[in-house]
Amino acid sequence: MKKTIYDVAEEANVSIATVSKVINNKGRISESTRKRVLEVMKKLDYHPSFVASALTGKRTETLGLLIPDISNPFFSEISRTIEDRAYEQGKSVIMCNTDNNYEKEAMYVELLQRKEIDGLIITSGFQNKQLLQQLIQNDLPVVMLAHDDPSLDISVVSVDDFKGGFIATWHLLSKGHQNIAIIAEKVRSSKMRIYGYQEAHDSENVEVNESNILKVTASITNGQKVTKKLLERDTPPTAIFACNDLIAIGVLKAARDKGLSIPEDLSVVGFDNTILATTTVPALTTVAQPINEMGRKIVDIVIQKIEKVNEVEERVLFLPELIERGTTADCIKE
Amino acid sequence: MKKTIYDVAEEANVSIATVSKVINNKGRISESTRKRVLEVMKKLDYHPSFVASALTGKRTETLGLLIPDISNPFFSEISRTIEDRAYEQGKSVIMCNTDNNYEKEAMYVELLQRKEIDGLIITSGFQNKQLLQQLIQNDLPVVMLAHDDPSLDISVVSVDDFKGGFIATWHLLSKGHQNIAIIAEKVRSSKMRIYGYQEAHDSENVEVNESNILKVTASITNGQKVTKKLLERDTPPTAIFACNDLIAIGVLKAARDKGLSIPEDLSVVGFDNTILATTTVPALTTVAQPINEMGRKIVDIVIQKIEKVNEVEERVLFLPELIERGTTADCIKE
DNA sequence: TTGAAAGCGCTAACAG
DNA sequence: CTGTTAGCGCTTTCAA
Repeated sequence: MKKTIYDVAEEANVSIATVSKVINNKGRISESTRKRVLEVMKKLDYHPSFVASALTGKRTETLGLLIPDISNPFFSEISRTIEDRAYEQGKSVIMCNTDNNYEKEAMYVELLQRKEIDGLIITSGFQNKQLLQQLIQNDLPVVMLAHDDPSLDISVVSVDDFKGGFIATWHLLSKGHQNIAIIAEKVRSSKMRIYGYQEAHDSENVEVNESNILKVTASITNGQKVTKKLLERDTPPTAIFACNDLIAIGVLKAARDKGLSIPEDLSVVGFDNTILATTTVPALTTVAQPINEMGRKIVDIVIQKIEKVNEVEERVLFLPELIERGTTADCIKE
Repeated sequence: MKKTIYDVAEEANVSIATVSKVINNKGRISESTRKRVLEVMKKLDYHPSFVASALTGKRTETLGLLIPDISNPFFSEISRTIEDRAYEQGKSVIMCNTDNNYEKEAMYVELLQRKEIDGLIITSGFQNKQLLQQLIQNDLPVVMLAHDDPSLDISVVSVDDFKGGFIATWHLLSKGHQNIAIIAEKVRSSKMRIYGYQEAHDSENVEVNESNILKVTASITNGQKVTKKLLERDTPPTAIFACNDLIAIGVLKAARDKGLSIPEDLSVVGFDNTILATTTVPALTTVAQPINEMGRKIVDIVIQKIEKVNEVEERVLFLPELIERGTTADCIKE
């Protein structure tokens, strides 16, 4: 049988209240009985149940993590840093893959609440805004990662997408490209990257061709498909800014299918700097998000909210950084 | 305040026992009161607490998942299918990254037990065997994925590593390669792949050169390093079988550094068929594990053990499949 | 410094 | 068909 606090109390000749106090380092206990209790705990291989203690009003010490898809390298990389930080802080994390699906989001949120998680981290493209409002009313600490929606009154950490879009585009412009396509995702963060793309054009006095702005659901295949079409145009772009590495790889594939050589015939910039950016040939020039810092930060923020040490909503934007590798070169058109 | 079963009982003018029964579809309840209770539950937005019900001896409906590193594509892909299946079966999964670290494994295992998980899935290279024995004695359902250790008396699902090693090597041999290096991981599954590698040589009557068998910790960098050395030999191998895609990519990089062209100068086979195998140029010939089936199966097995419908330990081996892409070609040496 | 006792939200006999 | 009641393992007053 699993040992309980009663077993320990009995064996140590104290009350369960005393045992509880030594477990939690609370109240005043004489050094001798504390030692004795500790010994008995070890001897009996006793481990206090979180379930029982949670029922008495304490925390469950577990966090919910809602992500679209852990098999996407960006999310798996960020999940790793989140779990690491949570572990450091003594919390476990329950992983939930939502596929950005409305119903799944709702199901998970209910499940997690029934599990009485201490806090919830939501990553990227969460669909069900109404649900979000409800959560906040229910007083569950909720924070968002990589999903900077100004209409929401929630703490968020994200990369500065506007700036990211700007530096990626500006990098291309500075290499002489004038006909630059952008393939964005259908999520909010991409919107900001598009604004950045436009801003870069403005700052260099280059006209933006609206037909150069495409939106797809992020995947290699979709990147490949759109690019195929782009390259069939009469005046195809000489550079493409893909709003994430997955799409960028699709771009690379389409270019290769067409027999173009990279970067000579087409420059490509990705976004996220996932492991994928390092495995292509040539390696992908991309915009890096400081994944580790972001993951740690978001965990620290939920925990602060859980512990109510900081109840004001904050919005922290990390600086993106251009990692220049092999897929961008000077424009040789004309 | 969060609603409890008492609130529902009161509002519906029944006892909490009745409410409990409708929640769990147990006992005999008249259709009319069942309906009324259900309505009140909805009206009050009541959701039964898992922590309270777990305390009464029911399950927590959560599984622990111990993996080395979720940011490794193989593990993130398999985690995805595990979580999906668990979700279908009404269970959540707590993700734990151990880095195959002895102490971390121990910490997580204790944590998970205190959280009273229903079952535990352990993936790949678990170090702490003693701990494992203890878990089993504690009567916690434990199963293993991709870690087929005959000395352990635990259910396991895995790919047939021996066969995987065999088909990869045989593929190379059949293309005329005689000097084939294998870069394996320092884990048990790789051992079986090495045996398969040897068996393939035997079956083709090709002598195995022991110095062609290398072992590293899996990473792109390590793959690259070992390959560099390999290629500096007087008679470098004409083909390399890397025991996972990460290492294979390292091989590709080293070859490129050396100015070799793939597959003309060097054939490469990977293992796992992760997303990484599809992003290289040329795409990687690799051995596929049926990740989806494996993930589903392992979840089904733990659940069977949890529900005690099947207490005998099973060992299911899935068939690997060679996916021929662009990194292997006929040997042109001599 | 220690312990008795109430209670967290729910389940499971057992009675009625 | 429905309700009473005794826990589950732990925390937390409050007394002693």
